[in-house]
Amino acid sequence: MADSKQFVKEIADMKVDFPQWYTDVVMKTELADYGPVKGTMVIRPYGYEIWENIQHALDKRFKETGHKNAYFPLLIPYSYLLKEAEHVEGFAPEVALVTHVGDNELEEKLVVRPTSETIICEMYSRWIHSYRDLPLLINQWANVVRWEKTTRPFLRTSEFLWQEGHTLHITSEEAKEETLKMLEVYREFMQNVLAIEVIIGRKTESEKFAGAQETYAMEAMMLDGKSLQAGTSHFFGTNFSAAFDIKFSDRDGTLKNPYQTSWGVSTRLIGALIMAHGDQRGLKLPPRVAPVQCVIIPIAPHKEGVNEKAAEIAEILKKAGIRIEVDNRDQSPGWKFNEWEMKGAPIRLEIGPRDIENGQCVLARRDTNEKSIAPLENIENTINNLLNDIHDNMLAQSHEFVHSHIKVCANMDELTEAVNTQNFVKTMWCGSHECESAVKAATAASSRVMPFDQTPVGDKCVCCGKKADKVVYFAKAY
RNA sequence: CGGGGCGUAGCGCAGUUUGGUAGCGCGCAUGGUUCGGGACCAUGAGGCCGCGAGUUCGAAUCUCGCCGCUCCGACCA
Repeated sequence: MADSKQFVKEIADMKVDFPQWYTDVVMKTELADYGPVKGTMVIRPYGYEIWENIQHALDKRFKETGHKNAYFPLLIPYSYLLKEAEHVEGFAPEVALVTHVGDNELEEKLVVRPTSETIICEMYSRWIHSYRDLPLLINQWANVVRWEKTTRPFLRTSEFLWQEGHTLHITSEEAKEETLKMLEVYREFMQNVLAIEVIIGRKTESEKFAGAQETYAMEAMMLDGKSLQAGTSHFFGTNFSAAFDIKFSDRDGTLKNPYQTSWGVSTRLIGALIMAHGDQRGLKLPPRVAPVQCVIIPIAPHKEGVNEKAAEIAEILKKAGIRIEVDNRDQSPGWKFNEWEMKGAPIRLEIGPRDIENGQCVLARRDTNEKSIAPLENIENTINNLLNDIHDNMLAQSHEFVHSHIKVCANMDELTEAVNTQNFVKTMWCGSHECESAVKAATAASSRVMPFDQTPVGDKCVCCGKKADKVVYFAKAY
């Protein structure tokens, strides 16, 4: 069991810095543990349930937009990776290679997939013959391996779980539409499921995905003002379909390469919700993915009827589809309160002898710390409404936090000041790679996205001072 | 791969300066009293002091080498 008392005390006094706080929360709330191989992570049941709930919510949205799931191999011939020049350049440094089987060296090296574009394209080239085969809308839930130099649980691990959608389309327009549609699916999911306000837009040339023509992303603001790229959606044009010789006969009888997209989110989302919602007491889980939405804590359970009443309430809530847990462990109530607050359960329901007498229970919400008394009658509706309230409140808080930490800046002094005081910077940029990397070199803040709303906030580049027409966000990033 | 910090019980640490029986708090186990915001009493289990060499009558402590973790940079979902 996590030593929560010590933990809460530490961070209450603390000047423990944010990364350390983050790691402590992950470990002590039993979301994950380090694996024996450096940079790998074991996702523990409590953390995995969050992932399952994320999967479920996303999968539903993918299906609704016409996508089907499939699975492709973990091992990819190295030669596939070489077919798209930018792609191999981007990924080669961090791919794990399989070179031997037993003592025998393989004739062709294999990579453990860092992403599946290449193998999926290889298969697509065999499947696609006619415009009648298009569009092809497929998603894969899988693990991938990228050998990163430094790692942090959920945010960057050598192996991680994700989904990657890979679609083919007849026209460029349709593919671009798909790219933006899936970005919108992600944005809606972030707000309505994870209760996280995100900033969406297009990546600059230097920040885009290796091999993409256009990359769009959603950036989430963490509590320390740093940005986390929470999901991406790419338009590939025909870069890959040409490289992998995917061709179809169009209506006019000519052979064409289809236009392609890919889009993905990963277990990093769990890191995002920890760092976007947490507080000094620990996790604050958004109700729609929380493994335990309502924890039931019997008070004085040795007294007559308490355990029975707790079980009875549990049954009612379960039937109403609420994820509950009755905490029957032999610990003092205060101990359990604190532990479940650390583990982020949105609602705590206390039921004791006094309540039973009065036909009521005590409800405590994690987001505001408020306690209230509720009648046991119709308790399932009360809880459901409260869960929705909590969600709405968390989203409103996230919205408020993000928008109060965006500073419009006109020059480098302002930008540096804003970035160093934990803000996102919204500013004008001339579009040159030189200015972008100059900002990064001077402040450690990188360009995040160019928002869709390009209403100018000035007319001069924040860096070089020349005429500028691009609105862009800069921020330090994870 | 560079720069800092740290490796002693499951967790958090003291002990290292000045070598001399392995310690503390929490957790864990057993029994009892408790239970509405981190309860209490009693008893108990638990250690290759990161690894390997060396110095010494004697090493957690001194010397040399190695390994691991972690934070900060460069690289990245």
